[in-house]
Amino acid sequence: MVSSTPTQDDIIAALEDRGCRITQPRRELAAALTRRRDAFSAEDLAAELDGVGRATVYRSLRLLVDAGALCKTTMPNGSPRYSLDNARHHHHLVCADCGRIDEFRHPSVERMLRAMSADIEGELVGHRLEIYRRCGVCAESGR
Amino acid sequence: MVSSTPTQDDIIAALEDRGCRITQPRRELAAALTRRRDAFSAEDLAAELDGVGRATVYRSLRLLVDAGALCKTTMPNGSPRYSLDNARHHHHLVCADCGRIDEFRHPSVERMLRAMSADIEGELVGHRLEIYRRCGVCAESGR
DNA sequence: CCGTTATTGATACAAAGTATTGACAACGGC
DNA sequence: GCCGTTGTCAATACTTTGTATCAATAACGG
Repeated sequence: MVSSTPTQDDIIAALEDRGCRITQPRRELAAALTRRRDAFSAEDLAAELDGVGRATVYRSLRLLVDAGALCKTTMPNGSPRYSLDNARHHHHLVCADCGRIDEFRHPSVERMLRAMSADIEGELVGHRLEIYRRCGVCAESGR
Repeated sequence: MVSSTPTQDDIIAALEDRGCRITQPRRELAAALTRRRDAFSAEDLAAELDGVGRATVYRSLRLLVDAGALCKTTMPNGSPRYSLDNARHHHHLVCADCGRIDEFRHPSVERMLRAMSADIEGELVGHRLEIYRRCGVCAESGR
């Protein structure tokens, strides 16, 4: 299991695996995604992909989130951001200042879920966890 | 510190504490809130408050969330719900079927945050955690 | 190469808010 | 108790983040 940044081919493969057709717009989108090293909004991406319709961008983002190739994260103010998915199961460290998103895995998260499931009535079906911080860069740069 | 369901006066007091004026619309809104035992959408509440403008409902909800009298929670599909805030710090158990929201406190959550803060670069400034489950009622009712 | 059918782009619509603005009504001072 | 200041209101327009519709197109499978 490789856990480094996915290439354009990885993204295309994720779509193929789900039985999707590999169309020109999807190829362009995949290329644009691999060029992005940061988290981005859907509108940003749509603006960058001139020939591709807005609806197609949103549809493809949803596909890729479902396929596990992308993550959708929520900023402190509630607005959504997308980022490439590098690893298996993880959560997100979101910088409250610059919006930078890092993935992280910490055993304490799974431990917490296990501990809770023992004390919670009913069956756990999922969770949502974002950790907001000030990243190292923002902390250094004063502000 | 009382941790039971807030009364209309508690809600009004939360606004006074923030230096807000106690207006007729806000009184009506506070009354409507205490009548609600479940989680609700802003539009629902606005529809119920006939004489009160939609913008006023949204403004007041934001005020009350900031004041800590209300919680804003995210359903699995991403749509927001508001509910009265009963206790100090807590997280939310959201039923993925019926949308019922319960508050819960579990020491493992704070333990997790402490454990993580030791391993995370930068300063933690907040977090967001929702636990999705099937509540007892929904589990029993088959479906 | 051809037909089927998923996909596209355009457009309209929806949900959840925020910004603007002139009118109004709380509250604080007297 | 009245008055002026100014926070708040209702209405409306606009914004953001999508989803629904639909006729036209282009992938893929045979």
